[in-house]
Amino acid sequence: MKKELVKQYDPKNIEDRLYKFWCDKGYFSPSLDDNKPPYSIVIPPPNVTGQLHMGHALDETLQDILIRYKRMQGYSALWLPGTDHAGIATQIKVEERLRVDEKLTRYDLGREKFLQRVWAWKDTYEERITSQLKKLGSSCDWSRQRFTMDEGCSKAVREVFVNLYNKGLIYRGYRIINWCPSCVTALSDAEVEYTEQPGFFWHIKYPVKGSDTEYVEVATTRPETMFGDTAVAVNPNDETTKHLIGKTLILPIVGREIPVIADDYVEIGFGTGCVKITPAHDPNDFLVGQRHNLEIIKVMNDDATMNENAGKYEGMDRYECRRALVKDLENEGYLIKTVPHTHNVGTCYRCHNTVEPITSDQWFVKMEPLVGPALDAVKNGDIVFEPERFTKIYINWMENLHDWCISRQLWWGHRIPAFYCDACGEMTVSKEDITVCPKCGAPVRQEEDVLDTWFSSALWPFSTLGWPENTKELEKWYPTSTLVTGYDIISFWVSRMIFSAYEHTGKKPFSTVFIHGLVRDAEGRKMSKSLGNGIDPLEIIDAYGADALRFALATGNSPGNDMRFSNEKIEAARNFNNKIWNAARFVLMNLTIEDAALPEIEELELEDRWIISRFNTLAKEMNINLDKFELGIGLAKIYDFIWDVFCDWYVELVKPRLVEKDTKSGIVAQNVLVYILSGAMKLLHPYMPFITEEIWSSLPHTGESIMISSYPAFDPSLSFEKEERCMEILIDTIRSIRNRRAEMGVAPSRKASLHIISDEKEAFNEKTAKFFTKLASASSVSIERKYEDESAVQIVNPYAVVYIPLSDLIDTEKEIARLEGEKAKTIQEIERLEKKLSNAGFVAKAPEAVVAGERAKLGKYKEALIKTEEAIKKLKK
RNA sequence: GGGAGCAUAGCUCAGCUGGGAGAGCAUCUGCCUUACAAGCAGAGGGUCAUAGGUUCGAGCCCUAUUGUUCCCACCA
Repeated sequence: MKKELVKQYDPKNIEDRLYKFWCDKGYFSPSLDDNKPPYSIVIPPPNVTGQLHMGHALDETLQDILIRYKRMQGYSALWLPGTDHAGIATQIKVEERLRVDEKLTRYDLGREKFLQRVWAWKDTYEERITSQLKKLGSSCDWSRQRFTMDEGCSKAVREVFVNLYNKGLIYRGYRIINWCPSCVTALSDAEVEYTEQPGFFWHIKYPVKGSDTEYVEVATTRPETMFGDTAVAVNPNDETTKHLIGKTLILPIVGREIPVIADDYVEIGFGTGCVKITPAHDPNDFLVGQRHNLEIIKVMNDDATMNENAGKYEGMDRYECRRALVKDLENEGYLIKTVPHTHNVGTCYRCHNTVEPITSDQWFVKMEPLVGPALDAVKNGDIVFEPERFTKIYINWMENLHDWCISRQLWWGHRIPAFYCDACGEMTVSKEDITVCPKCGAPVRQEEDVLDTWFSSALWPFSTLGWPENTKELEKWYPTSTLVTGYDIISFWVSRMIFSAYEHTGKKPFSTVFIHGLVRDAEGRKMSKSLGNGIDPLEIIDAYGADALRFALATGNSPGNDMRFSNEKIEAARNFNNKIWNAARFVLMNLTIEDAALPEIEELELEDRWIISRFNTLAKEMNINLDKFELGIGLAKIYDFIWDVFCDWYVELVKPRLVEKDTKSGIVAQNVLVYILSGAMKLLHPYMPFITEEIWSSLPHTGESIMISSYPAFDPSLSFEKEERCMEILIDTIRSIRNRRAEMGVAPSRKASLHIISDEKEAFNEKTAKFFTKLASASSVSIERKYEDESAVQIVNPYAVVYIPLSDLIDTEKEIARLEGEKAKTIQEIERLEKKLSNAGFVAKAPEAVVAGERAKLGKYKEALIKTEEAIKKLKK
């Protein structure tokens, strides 16, 4: 960017070039050997299932803001990027592609060939995702990019698995688990989403053996599971059903005999008081079955078709069977009634099909011994959630954990390192692959199942830094500083990282969990494929630039809350880009100096000191808000400063000084313009890296890049309270003049002389008079002791009375009425303040500063009142 | 059933530890003022969901109510 700049900012020519420049310079890769304090973030690894969506864009933007801020503050800031293999999700995608393109299933290809396809898929999408991250401006250290199934992560997974197994914290067992018949795999509890669905209670007769009339009425929402019933339970203390205990029932259709048992699980007074017990297909029934040693009869296959235990229904899909069975029950007189009922149905979080609770041999992590340190860490503040309210969600989840089912019947993932010997029956769990049984020497076969994706993600903060090796990276950047993620994966991921980290590294994985919300569409709906309301971040970047996208995502975003993404926001972002761009154009057009520096304090004029002081305060506020993760507030502050303070006022105020650029005053103004603009660019850089770099580097500067410049901080020597006050008075006065002129419909082109009467000599003097010429349409300005012209427009504020002779426009009657109105308002204010100040409680208990502030306000209003009254008197004369 | 969030201008939302409500967009009125019409200067518009309470003082703290969103929970 040189001095011939286009009027409108065009990010296209700039962003890719700058990103490459930063990369080439190695700014993203912190050194292991410097003495800077560490700051680190590991990216929540996007799934290699597809491309980035708005949610990612938000997550990455927030991380990049933090990492760029810390980098500029002088930290050794590491942002470690990577991707997740996303077992189920990716496998589904590849299988789908296979089915559509080649009409093949994964079984047709076989494990090895299928996995080759998945790896190819992974390469494609990993590449796509990283290029999208780069488009966004993410300052990730690409030299340290990782993948959950790369060599190092795989090694960490094995290490963890074997260690846990050896400690007895991983076991294999026949339990009831959630089974997705569509993905054909077990799921953990966390992977089941419950949705309310309309359904029915079918009330069914189970005849009592040996009686023609006696029967038990059970109600079920899933009648097809009755083939697996091995008992009916009643509460032992329920008088109405007590007589049934010990009797034998005949299962309708099937004809099998089952006992009536007594168990507290049955709630007295709910439903019929009799519960069919299907240990193989219901988690509660499974427990009841264990207590009573009931037989477990599975009635479904892995794909949710009925198996041989379903008799004539064998081979039917579960719902087909349900329909047929209900009909048969009805025909044979077993169906008592059908009651509509909405209930919570568990669905697979990946494919959204209804999951079936099924008993099965699976691998589990024993949770109880692991949660202790993970809970303590959050309770005692070692790990802080931001915002704080999410600690509750975390604690609640951690305190109610069941054992974690970690085996998946998939091919894509970390294959469980357990080896079976068919010869001697030995099972060996090993960090290294083995081919023969260590016990008998016979060949072994490895477990077919792979691990839950989240098992490897749980290790991400340390596996990516080299664990289990004791690497320099771990030493320097672990524990990591901040984890930035959405509230939707606290239980999936955040909690598991925490207990895993304590168990395996003895340390916390991160100090702060910065939680953000979801990005919704303009109507507040979740963005989703089925709704088709997803907005592609790349399209936005293409049309408006990455800075605009980042601005739109960061603005108005408060921690933990959802946000809406709309056209208005992105346009506002674009406009802001343009505003900055034009401010820079203006500064550059007026630049005659080669280098710029902050001038000596004595050389600074009123408005210079004012803007410097304002900037200084802003720097303080930016630091405070970024430290508090209040990124939205920080952005609003820098936005207001650039637009309202710098552009609308300071630039306008110094324009006259730029006419004569080579005067001392002109030179000082240039220096201040550059100082403030490039300082503002620094403050803004974490949010909008590209445009700020482009402008900063076009202005006189020292250093190679704004990225590695230092973030402005508060400097007590640059606070100018007196000048701030003077400028506030001037701005106030200019505003009231403009206001009056607008009210009266005076065209801006019509200049008029201005006569100012004021005791505020610091604010109103020959030097500041020029501001009124420029900003208040004054043809001439005179600061006077008094001014006599009854026909002049009078503008009164607490600091001054301004007369504008516009006799042809003034209607004395109206003017008096207006002033009377103002007077009334002023009196109202005075009364309010006097009442407040005469309140003994207020004066005694309110902080001194507040009381003083109110007193000062009262004084001002009194001044204004006197001036208004005088003005009215004059007019009436 | 348990828990949490939200309710502020026409719309989308800020308002950080209590000291008389702000922004963007939209609306209206003027402006090509030598950086920017994607702009400039003005204006209108709010019983801060409702009812109580604490306090000298409440949008902010407490209680209840209403509406709304979400999370968790094995009630057949």
